[in-house]
Amino acid sequence: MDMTLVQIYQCLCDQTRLRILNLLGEGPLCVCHLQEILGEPQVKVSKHLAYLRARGLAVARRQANWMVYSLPARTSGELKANLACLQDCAREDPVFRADSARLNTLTRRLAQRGPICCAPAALKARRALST
Amino acid sequence: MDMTLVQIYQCLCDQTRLRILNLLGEGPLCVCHLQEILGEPQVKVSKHLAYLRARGLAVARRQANWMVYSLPARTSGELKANLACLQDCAREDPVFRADSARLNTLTRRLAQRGPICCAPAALKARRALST
DNA sequence: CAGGTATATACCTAATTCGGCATATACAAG
DNA sequence: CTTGTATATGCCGAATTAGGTATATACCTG
Repeated sequence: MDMTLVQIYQCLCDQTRLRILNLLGEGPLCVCHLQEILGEPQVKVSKHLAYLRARGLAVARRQANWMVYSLPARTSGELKANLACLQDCAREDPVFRADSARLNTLTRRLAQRGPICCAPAALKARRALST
Repeated sequence: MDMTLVQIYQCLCDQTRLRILNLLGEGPLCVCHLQEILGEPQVKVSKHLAYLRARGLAVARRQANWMVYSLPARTSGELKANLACLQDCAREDPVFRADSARLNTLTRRLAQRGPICCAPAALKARRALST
């Protein structure tokens, strides 16, 4: 619960982690969606999520087969300030903006047939559509 | 001049660099004073300064024997935001507060006999006093 | 020029980090 | 219990990093 400033910055000094945090700032996401939006291999995404989770920058809950990650509900002042700063800066950066745009598309697409993240019903629907 | 967000955070993810940036946030400082305040060996301080300088987070000017480091006059919005955030957070942290306190002491001590950083006159004065 | 002081750099090493491959675990469906 | 899907982890190698020692450079003074 008590992170030093350096530890916060150590979490922020990797591009993939920044992109993940930017996306989680807009709401909870499961790993497969992060993977899809980031265009990065599963193992890479999963490891960075584990890194963030181990340091309290992300929390995970299981939902059936899927792991849904989100930012922790309550965070220290330092962390909150830095995440806010990140969100601000990300708004100006093409990479982060593109990620957010992809997230929006995905969210809208999923809204047509269920909850944002992978309920069993959504799975069947997706399977039916993709074949 | 164009730093990505990650590059900024990479500069911030080392404790010594954070302490240096916190001190430079209060004004220019020469290496020997940084060394004294931080209580770190010369080579360590010097290397981190070189690191920051190479990435545009610090600028150096020579003043006789001494190198005076400071934050760059104009910086990108992202950098400015993050440095401001750092200053805010540092105000709550005992390590950074102690550094700032030592800086204050040093500044007051130097104010009695010249400019903050090591003018030739100050050198002679110091030499005279320390023997 | 010589000697001294302040700072930077070359070089080495230990430690850490990141990414990938392969494999393990957790759950759901049949 | 088997199969398939989603996610996590163990292990490895390449790259980077941080710190130290020794040395170089830059400047001042005499």
